[in-house]
Parts: sequence; structure tokens; C-alpha cells
Amino acid sequence: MLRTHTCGELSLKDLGMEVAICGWITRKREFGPILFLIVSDRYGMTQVVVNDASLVEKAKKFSIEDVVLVKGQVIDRKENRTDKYPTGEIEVDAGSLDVLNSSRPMPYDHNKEASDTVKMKYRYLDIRKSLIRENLIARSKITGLVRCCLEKSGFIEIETPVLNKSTPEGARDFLVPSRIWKGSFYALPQSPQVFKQLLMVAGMDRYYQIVKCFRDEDFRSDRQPEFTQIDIEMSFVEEDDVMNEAENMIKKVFEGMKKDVVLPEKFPRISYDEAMERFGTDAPDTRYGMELIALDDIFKKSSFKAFADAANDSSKTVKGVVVENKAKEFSRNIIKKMEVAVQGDGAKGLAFIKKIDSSLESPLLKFFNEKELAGLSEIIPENGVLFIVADSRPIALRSMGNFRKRMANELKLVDKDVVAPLWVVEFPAFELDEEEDRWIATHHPFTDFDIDGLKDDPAKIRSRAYDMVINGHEVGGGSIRIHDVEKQKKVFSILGISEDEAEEKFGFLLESLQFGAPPHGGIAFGLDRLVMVLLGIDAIRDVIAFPKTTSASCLMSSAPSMVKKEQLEELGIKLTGKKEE
RNA sequence: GCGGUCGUAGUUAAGUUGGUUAUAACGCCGGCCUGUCAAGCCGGAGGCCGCCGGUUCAAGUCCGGUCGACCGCGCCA
Repeated sequence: MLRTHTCGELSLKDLGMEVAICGWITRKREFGPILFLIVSDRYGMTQVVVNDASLVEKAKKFSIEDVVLVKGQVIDRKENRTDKYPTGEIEVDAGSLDVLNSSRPMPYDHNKEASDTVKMKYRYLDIRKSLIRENLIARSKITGLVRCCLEKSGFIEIETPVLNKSTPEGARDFLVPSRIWKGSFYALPQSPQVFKQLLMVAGMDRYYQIVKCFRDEDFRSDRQPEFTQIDIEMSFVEEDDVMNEAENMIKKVFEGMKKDVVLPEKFPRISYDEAMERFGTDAPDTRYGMELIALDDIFKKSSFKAFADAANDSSKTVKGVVVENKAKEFSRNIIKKMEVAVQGDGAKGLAFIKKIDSSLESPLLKFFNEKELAGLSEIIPENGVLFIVADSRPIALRSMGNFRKRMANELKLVDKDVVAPLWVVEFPAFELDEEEDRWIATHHPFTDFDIDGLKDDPAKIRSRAYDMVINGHEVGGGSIRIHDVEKQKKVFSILGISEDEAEEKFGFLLESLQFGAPPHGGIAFGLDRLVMVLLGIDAIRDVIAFPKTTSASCLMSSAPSMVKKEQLEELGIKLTGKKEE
């Protein structure tokens, strides 16, 4: 090693010691015959004082971010101590200074806000100089805890292929052309789903993998084209077994990362229907109240037509949210802005009723009879506001669910110190794709479900799936799988996948189910999102070392890029819609 | 695929109803300075105003298109 210590560890206990430290010059302050350098690495920063005249001359030529090796004695800063950084009580009195490598001026100022564009282009500098470094260190600790916990529980990590077969359903695949089989393509895995099931047939019993997955869709602040899953599968299990194992793991990870946080002994469970009714989302954040209120009963006979229509039509609903202590504060203007936001979710309008000095106030008041007014008065507390959306069920639920979330953020109702995990269960197994008029699998087509007595209405079937939600983020999801070949074939037929297609795409899976496939199930966690939740970060980019932009390009390497004609010819590929160069 | 915000020195921004040589701070280069803590002081260099086209006597500014970044909708079994 070139160094004896890192830049973060020297202190008064090392006084007098001859040390060697390496790092990047982050500050240089000259005073004629004396000069200070701040040398940093990922452990911290240490001040170097240069007194020797020839060394000062040498150091004057150093640039910010030059990599240096400093040898010298640890001395007390005495009256010049600082508490601005942990090593502020000492400094290294330079005996020798060497530049191991020089640096060009930094392309942007790390101490100020910079555009994402320039930071992404010089990602390695952003990692060196920003909190992203800490996030990556935390991420490593998290995967370490996961591995440790799963290995202790008898899971074995097995790698599955990255070059895969393209499957129908689900997200768009990233394709990789085959040189040997011209005209054929591999697909990068959207998840190792089928392979982990085959490992169960193989008798591997308890498998896990921390693995990259790829989906070629459009991206957001919490979505990247390649992301990482903690993938888990177990044999001879039912829902509770997988959920207990998963809960145990998550608790270990949180305990290892946040010592002061206590997670509930058992994570609460709520059904998909209940989550939608109470929170307007299948990933509820239960750190705050303001749950959705069903108002259909109150308005069934209302003379306000929009409410009465929605209350009496089973495909529609009237939903409300009470915001406390704001009746006097919310002006018409503020409420108008809220309405615009709600309309952004497709709702036709946002009604409101205030209670001030025990009496109700609202432009709609004249439409309500005494029974309705009494019902409303019971719901709305003094100085509270009831917001109402009457619309089709999905729109009313979604818009009020989002309204609740926005309101909680704006009113700062979210307690950042609380961790609220829960399970969402009893998902519908199938939902109707209205555009294509066919059934699609809500989870994925290998999810087991209770088929008895519901042969004719797929909408009523509940699947054996479960999602883990923490603070309103879906961090993981899984299910008990189908291990009976006939049942699996039936699902494909419900989904409109023909027998031929099923054979072609999933033949190897269907075949494996006929060789003693054990009952099995599992779960997969989105590692990036889990890290985000643990660190309280909003952007997935900040927990990934080298992320892509929202249009899936890498500003550092300029991927994706065009390739030589010869490369394409070798693959038997001819371009049709190439963009102008 | 759709919508919103943004794009001006290396960086972050300002730039009026269109009108002289496009400002500032930080950074960079040169000089001064014996204890700094984002050190300070003096001086200097640095611009395809994202790109293409249009309107105009005149465009950083107005209009159209395009590219890119970010945020959201659709999408993401």
C-alpha cells in the first residue's frame, strides 16, 4: 500500500506518528511561505500543512483533484482546530509531496447544483464528490445483509442465463441478435421467472439470486431499463411460508441499516379490494390517515345528479377525503388548483364541503336535503374540508388516492422516521384489457389461484399473489406458482394464448411440470427501490452507479450507438429506419 | 406515443416592449499575501446564446421545426 492511513481516520491519538496518506486535493490555500492542502478520499478529509519553502513551491503547482501521496507527521492544530470535519483537530505536517496523477479542472462545480446532463457525463466524478458514493456504500451493505440472511436460512444463489428466450406477455423485451442463428434473437430476461421455477423442479428447494433484469419500456424517476431484483423461490410452501421468510429478511435488513427503527412483529395484511377502497391504490402509504370515505349511501337519493348517478351505478362511486383543520385556510384559488390536479387523473371535477362554526359551507349546499346534510355533518369535523369525486370506479379511486398522497406531502403529514410495511393480498388473477378485449394476467401467468366455482367469470378469481409495500412503495411481489400442467394450460387459454403458441413459447416449462414439479412459490424484491426506501431517496439514479437517462441512453459512454456495417452483416441484419447521422 | 418545464462562457444563472461591444458569480490563467476553514486582494483570458429554418432594416429575445435533459400520462405480466 502507498498509504498507511485513509483520510478519515487520523486523530489526536495519532499525534507524532509518521504517516502516508493518499487522496485527491479538494482545496488549496496559499499564504506565501505557508500553504494548506485538503486531501480527501471516500473515508474523509485531512488537512496537510506545508511549511518547507521548496515544498511550498512544489505544492503551488498542484491543481484541484490532483491525486497526491503525502508523507509527514501528525501534529496538533491547537488553536486552529475546526469541528467542520472529523479530523479537524489534527493536520499532517508535510515532509514530502508527490503527485501520483494530475487532474484537469473539474467540468462542473461539485459544491453547487449542476445539471443532470453534466453530472451524468462525468458520473465517476459525481460518485467521487457527492452523496451517491454513500448511497452505493449503503447499497453494498444492504446486499450483504440480504446474502447473509438468506444463506443462513439455507438458500443457495444460482445464476440463470442472461441470453434468454423471448416470451409473450409482460413488458417489451430487449433483443440480442444471434450470429450463429441468423434471423433469431435472444431476449434479455425481464426476470428469471421461468428459470427459478425450473430450479424448483430440479429439486434445488431454496434458491435466491441478486440479478439484473431488463424491460424495454419508458422510464421514470423510479424506473430504469436495467434494474436489480432479489429473486427468491422455495419448494413445498404456501403463502405464509414465503411471506414469513420475506418479512424476516426485510426486518434483518432494516435492523442492520437503521438501528433506531422498529418494524412490526407481523406485517399487516390487507386485500387488494380493501387497499383500493381505503387508499385508492394497491400500494398504500399507511404512515398517515386521510383514508378514502365511501359516500355512495349518503348520495343515493341526492338531487345533485352527478352524485346520485355515481352512487347508484355499480361501475361508479362517490369517494371523499376529509382534510382536517383547513376549512378557513383553503381559499377558492387553492381548491381550484387541487381540482386541476385531480382532473389530471381523469376526474371530471372536485367538489368540496367545509365546516366552519358547526355549519356547512359549499357551492353545492342547495342541492342537498336534510338527511344528506346530517350525514355530511357527521363526517366532517369542525374546520374540516370534505373533498369529493364522483366518477367511474377506477377514476374516482385513483384520483382520490393521488389526492390523498399529494395532500399528505403538501401538509407534511408524513413522519419520515416511521416505517410502515404491509402486505397486499387477494389480487384479482385476471383483468380485462379493454382495448384488446382479452384477459391479461394481473401478476404473471404462472400465478396459482383458486379456480373452484368461478369458471365463467375470470374477474372474480383471486390469485395466490402477495405484494410487500413499504411507505407506499411496492418493494416486492410474488406468488405461489401453478405446478399442475393442466391448470397452467388452462390459464394460457384464458389469456388467449393458443395451444400451439403456449407449446412454442413455454413448451419446456409445461414439459417440466410433468416430471414431478413440486408445489412452489417465491417472491422478488426490487433492490433499487428497496435501497431508495431505506435511504429515503426519490431518484432511482441516485442508488445506481452508472444509470441511464429517461430515454435509456448513457451520457457517459453514449450507449446505445450505431455499429459498423460489417457487424450488422455478420448478424444478417439490415436497417430500415436508421436515423440520419 | 402524448403533455409540461428547461437549454446563454468550463459551471450556475441574469439578459426589459426585438436595437451599441451579451452580464455576474464560481472555476481557470498570472501576481500579492505567515494559520486558512467556501481564505482574502489585484489583474487577465474565456461565447456557433442546443441545432435547422422563418419573420424583420435588425433575433439570445418573436414564429415553426428538430435534438437533448428532467418531470408526469399512456406503458411497465
